[in-house]
Amino acid sequence: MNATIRDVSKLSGVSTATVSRTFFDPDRVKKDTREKVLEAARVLNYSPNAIARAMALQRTNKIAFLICKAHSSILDEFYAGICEGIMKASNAYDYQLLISTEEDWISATNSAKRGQIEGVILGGNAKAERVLDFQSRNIHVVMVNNRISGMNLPYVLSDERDGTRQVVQHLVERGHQKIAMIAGRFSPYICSERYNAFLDAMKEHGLPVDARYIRMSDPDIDSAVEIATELLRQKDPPTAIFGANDIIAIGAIKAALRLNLRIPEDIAVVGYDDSSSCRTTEPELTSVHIDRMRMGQLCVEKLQALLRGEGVPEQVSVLPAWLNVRGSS
Amino acid sequence: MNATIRDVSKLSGVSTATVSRTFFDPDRVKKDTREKVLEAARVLNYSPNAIARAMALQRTNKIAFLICKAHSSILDEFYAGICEGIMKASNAYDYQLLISTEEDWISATNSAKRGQIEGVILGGNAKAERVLDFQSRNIHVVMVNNRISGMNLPYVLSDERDGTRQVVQHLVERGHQKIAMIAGRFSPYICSERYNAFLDAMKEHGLPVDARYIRMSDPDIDSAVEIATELLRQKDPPTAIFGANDIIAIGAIKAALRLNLRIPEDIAVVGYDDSSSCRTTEPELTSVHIDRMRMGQLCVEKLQALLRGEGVPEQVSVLPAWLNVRGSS
DNA sequence: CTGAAAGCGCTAACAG
DNA sequence: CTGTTAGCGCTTTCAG
Repeated sequence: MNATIRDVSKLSGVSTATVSRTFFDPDRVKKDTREKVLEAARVLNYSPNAIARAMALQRTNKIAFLICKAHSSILDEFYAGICEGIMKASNAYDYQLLISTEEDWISATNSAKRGQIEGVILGGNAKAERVLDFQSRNIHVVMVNNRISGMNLPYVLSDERDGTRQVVQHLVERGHQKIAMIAGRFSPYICSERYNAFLDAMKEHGLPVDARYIRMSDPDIDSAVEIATELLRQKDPPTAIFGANDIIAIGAIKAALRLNLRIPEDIAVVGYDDSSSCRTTEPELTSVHIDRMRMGQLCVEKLQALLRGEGVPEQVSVLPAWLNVRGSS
Repeated sequence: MNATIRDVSKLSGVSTATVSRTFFDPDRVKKDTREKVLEAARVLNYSPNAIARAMALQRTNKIAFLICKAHSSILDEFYAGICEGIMKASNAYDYQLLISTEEDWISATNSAKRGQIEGVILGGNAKAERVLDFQSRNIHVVMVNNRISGMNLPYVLSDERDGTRQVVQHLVERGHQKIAMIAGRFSPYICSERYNAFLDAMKEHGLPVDARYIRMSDPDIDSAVEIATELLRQKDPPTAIFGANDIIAIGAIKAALRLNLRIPEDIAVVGYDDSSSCRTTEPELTSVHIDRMRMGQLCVEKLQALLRGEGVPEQVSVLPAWLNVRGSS
């Protein structure tokens, strides 16, 4: 088996306390002793057992990222981006990261999992019940890319309203008046933010919102193509389409191309999320960029503040979004 | 603080041993007693502390997925897929999953991390040194989507050779003779497999491999567009392009469209990985599908077999790949 | 079927 | 600066 602190203590002729200090409070041990200990550790291929340490310290240096999404690909590009940010930041704090779907978390002997997590980052559509469950066990919670009312916890969000405003602004500047929106059936919080912001922005520009130009689509290409085709085939069609996310916008591009429309001359298309697919279409897709990596990092920073009991400076952090203009508009 | 086994023991009037059994070996305690204990646990909002359990049992029920990739997006669609498979399977085994990049793993107080992981799945270009390091600490290793010589460990791979063979076969059936390949500068193992398989398949079909038709590209769109443009602009250009991955193939599609070539009439394009972007282009991209989810699951299954000391039935598992034919070819 | 007690590997007073 | 020692919360013989 692996060497323990006792083995090292014996081999180096010092107490276990000194060995412990050598590893986690080196300044408190004399240089000579320290070197003796390290040498012994090397010989024995020893490294401190984190479990035992967690046990003694009553803290685990461990946080979790829980993605609350029912179906389809869990780690899609969006959450993978957030996840990377979380990974980077938690490593910087020397925290380990556990990743799970909400589903799995609950179904697996969830009791076994508790008590070893200091904090949780909830992504997707977490329910209030889940939050309370964690909080009742002294586990701190931060929520990302979602917001639920009446909860006392920090949020990390992207500025959906401003992003959407930029889209409309951009299209208006390009001379568009007949702007359609294909709203999405995915995360309720996100969808309603984008939809409402769209309505507001249109109003601000004094543009009418024609009911014929507002549609809903599932967030998959086939559904989006179908909806966009209907939109474009009606008489007096829109001159621009804003898709609630990139998938939907790409569906619109495909629909337009299949109808032999020119993009952006006949129809402009704009998406949201600025996923890698924006660069795959011809023309490439204009889209609102979300700084997913930064969102992830910020989640960890907030969680750390919470863990240190510093309180949280601001409950709701809204990161700026910006439009990346490409050939489609 | 959270309730401990002692609190429950006191409240229910039984020993801690019985409480312990109630949770992890319920059959060994009488029904009445069990119910008493569970009731007390509910009242106290108790659940067993996994850390303490790990400490006592000398096992942690924890594995790690280490992605050994230096730059760019770590959790790209490919590894995210594998990751999902790993997540699902580890939850099924009631194992927790730690995810990290190799870089972070090493730089973070890596000592603190050891001893709490029973096994590791290595993705990307792990070096032999890393493997030996783990094995010397009694940590089992499984490698996915990569292979290094002379190591005694299980591999989970996709059948690169057969996938490539299917590509060539398909193109030949469509009447192509002048088939170009844009090889990639990414994972050495994957790239060389695909490249060599391409050469072999061409030979099998009695087709010459024209040096003018073989190129290398970085795995990004811009680079691929540039290379593909050169390829297509030469006199007597190829009639089909096989991209070593989807990114590269999509670059080829874009290059062709910009040169006003018709796809697939003037030039056919095929990719590899069958990523979601295959559905975003017009026409959509034919590509070799890799069952990433299954690869991930299989990794966990192998690791579990190793952990149970069952030995590993087969060291190298090669999962079948298949061609998804779409409009680009 | 249940209880008492030793111990998993480490840390943190407290003494020296 | 270093050693002694009492736990951290749980499991597991071994007795009863």
